[in-house]
Amino acid sequence: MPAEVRHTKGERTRERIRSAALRSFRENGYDATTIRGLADELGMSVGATNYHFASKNHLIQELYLDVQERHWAAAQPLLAGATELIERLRIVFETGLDQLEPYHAHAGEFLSAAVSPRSPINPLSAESAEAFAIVEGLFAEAIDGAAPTRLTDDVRERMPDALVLAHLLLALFWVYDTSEGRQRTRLLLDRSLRLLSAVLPLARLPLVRGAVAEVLALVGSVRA
Amino acid sequence: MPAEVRHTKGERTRERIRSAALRSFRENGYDATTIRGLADELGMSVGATNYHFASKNHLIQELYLDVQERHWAAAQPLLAGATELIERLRIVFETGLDQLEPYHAHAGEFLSAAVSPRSPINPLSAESAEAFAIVEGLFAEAIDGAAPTRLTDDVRERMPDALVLAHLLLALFWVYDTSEGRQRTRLLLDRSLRLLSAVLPLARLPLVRGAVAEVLALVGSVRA
DNA sequence: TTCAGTTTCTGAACACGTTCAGAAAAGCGC
DNA sequence: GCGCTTTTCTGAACGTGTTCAGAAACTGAA
Repeated sequence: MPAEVRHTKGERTRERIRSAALRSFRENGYDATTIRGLADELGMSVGATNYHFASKNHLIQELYLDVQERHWAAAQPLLAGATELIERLRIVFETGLDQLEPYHAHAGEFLSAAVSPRSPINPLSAESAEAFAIVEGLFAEAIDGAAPTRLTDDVRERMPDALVLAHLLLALFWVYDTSEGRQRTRLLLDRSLRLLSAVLPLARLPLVRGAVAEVLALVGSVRA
Repeated sequence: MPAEVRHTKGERTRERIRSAALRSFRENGYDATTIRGLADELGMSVGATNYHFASKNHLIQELYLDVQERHWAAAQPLLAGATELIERLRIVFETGLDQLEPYHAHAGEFLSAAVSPRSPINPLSAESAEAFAIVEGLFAEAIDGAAPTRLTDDVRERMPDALVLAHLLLALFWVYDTSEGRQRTRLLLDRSLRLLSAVLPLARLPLVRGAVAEVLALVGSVRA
């Protein structure tokens, strides 16, 4: 029995289902990945998969977590070599898009499955908190490790949360992006960062600052 | 035979299905509205509904259009009494949210059905162009009818498209809003408008203006 | 080894949206 | 009215995710 095999039989079966599902999601998308197909391939009954994963949606949550972990791993080394805030944000956004790319052909199917507030795999749900925290940590790190900026504290501390949501919105745009190689999403990211860098200093203006902080706080409250 | 009845038998049946579906969507939501249930209620076979509406999703498109038409009707009289740009925008946004309110209990189900780029009822699809145009027209009217503002033309002409998308995002926030009576969404709208009015004059600054126009154009391109 | 308790798995059953060959009804020129 | 075409409808069949009573396999203490 190989060393990496888990303790109980259940854990081993769970892992077999998980990896077969992840592979099939990548190759065939969400709709064409069927519980019966997975069960056949693994030589087990349909009920067995439902014993280990309460629903098909729960299986995507594994995929979701996998993507966030790859995102973290891809961003880390690049962050080490950048000091300017906007550049650091760019790294986090771009490595995030990179991880999504293999799934673009079936992105709509995944989005549809993920988007319902009652779905366990909606990115804002309590059950996705772990995956959300990974990306939030990345953005927090991008901000904290940047050369001193003129951000006021009330804006600064609310940014990571808002940036994760911005990243989700960018992903939403990406899902609908029909341009070759999703260039349009990349372009939107670039231009938005340019706009942000032009506008960020203005966030210190008396009339603007309070309004920005308030909107950021409200936007972040969507996870409650 | 009453005068309002349509010409052909098909048109009459189609209308019967449509109105039964809209009522059931409102009362029971998307998931609990079943084709078989509608067919039973109307005393016809399951195949008959599929003859008139290619899929269950096509039935929601009727709901979607209905909501936009109510939105238009609710906004028109109020717009007549407001001159300032931000106030006019507020009217359009708020009357839009008003129309959604009856569906909040089942909003996640509808969102999930509507969100896939391949779904005929995704709000950006060609098949939803009619409904999209209604709201876009409202925003265009809100801008055109406002007291003279200091907007540059390149920004001004791209705003209606971008505002419809902003409205869709506000609706997205609304779907996830768990606060009593969706106060948080209303608050976010109010604060965002406040921020917009503080920031809009800045869109004339040389460094900012070009960036804003570019981002607006890119965001609008999502419908392509 | 035995055996009770727990974990894991089976497979039939259910309701769902969708499809489609063919039946029924409607429409229409004569 | 008749006959023919087009429109409208039927209902069984298919594949789907999910459920669940009960069978099987495993685990650990006696």
